[in-house]
Amino acid sequence: MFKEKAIEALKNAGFKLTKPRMWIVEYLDGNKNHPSAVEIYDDLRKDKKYFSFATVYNTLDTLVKAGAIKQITVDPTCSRFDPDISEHGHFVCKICNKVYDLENIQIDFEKDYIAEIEHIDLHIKGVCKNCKKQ
Amino acid sequence: MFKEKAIEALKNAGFKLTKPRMWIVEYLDGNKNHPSAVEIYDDLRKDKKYFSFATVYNTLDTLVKAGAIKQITVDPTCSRFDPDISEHGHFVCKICNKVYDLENIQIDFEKDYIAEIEHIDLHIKGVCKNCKKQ
DNA sequence: ATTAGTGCAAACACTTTGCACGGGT
DNA sequence: ACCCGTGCAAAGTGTTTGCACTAAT
Repeated sequence: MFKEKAIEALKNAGFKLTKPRMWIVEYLDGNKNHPSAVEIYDDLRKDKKYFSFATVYNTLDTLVKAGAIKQITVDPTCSRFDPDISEHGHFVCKICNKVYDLENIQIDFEKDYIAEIEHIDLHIKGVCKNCKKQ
Repeated sequence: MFKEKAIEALKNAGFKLTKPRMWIVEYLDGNKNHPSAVEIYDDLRKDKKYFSFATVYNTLDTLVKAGAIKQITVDPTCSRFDPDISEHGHFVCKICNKVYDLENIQIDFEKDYIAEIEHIDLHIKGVCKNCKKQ
């Protein structure tokens, strides 16, 4: 389960388990929407969880540093966050802007300049089958 | 040559060949730095080419629409642009922030949700050999 | 008790917009 | 001559910062 692993990761990295952090961790648990900081803030505020914008950004940064989540750059307008830290790709539909996960990717590339790999992300942009129908 | 192809693409799409557009096309010709709009603006201004920010953004948008360049999202802080429209990946060094091209990539993935592919970009983040040395 | 984390509001950086003017076709 | 493209300045977003206060350990 994501929540337990995220809490472990925070503890191991010496971070405290504060309320806003727990709310955000719970929000991200099982979330497949690749939410942005603003979406996380809005949704949790609707849910009567009160905290500031600075806290969302700080917490997301903390979770990335603790290795609990990944920051993805599919969207040119804002950073999005993914609780699924397994190596996988993303497909963005340019009509509906939904971000789909791409599992089971096979990638081969030259490592000429590369000394260390921190994270791999495959970005594909196009039209999803849902939008194509219309 | 990129410049000739870009001019063709602009003409074909019915866009005019204005001075700022030509400066930006020339600036991008052979450029491997994946520059941002701000970098393009600053560099060309240093080179005594006068035009506004709005024009950089408009022109880059126009060039993307004309299919002459690609917008890449490797950098979470800003959009970067690539005159190389061939299918290739990008490696970003988290120390020096340089963006390297990755040629000869082989990718295989499931197309379950995908009806149309517009563009594929492989993003790898890590440490480059140059920075690792130090 | 200690120190990391939070809230707030202002500042920032990148990007977009609206409208009058100027230059390519 | 027409109308797209440009310049300007202002506004819009997403994100970061500094400092006083609060709460987790």
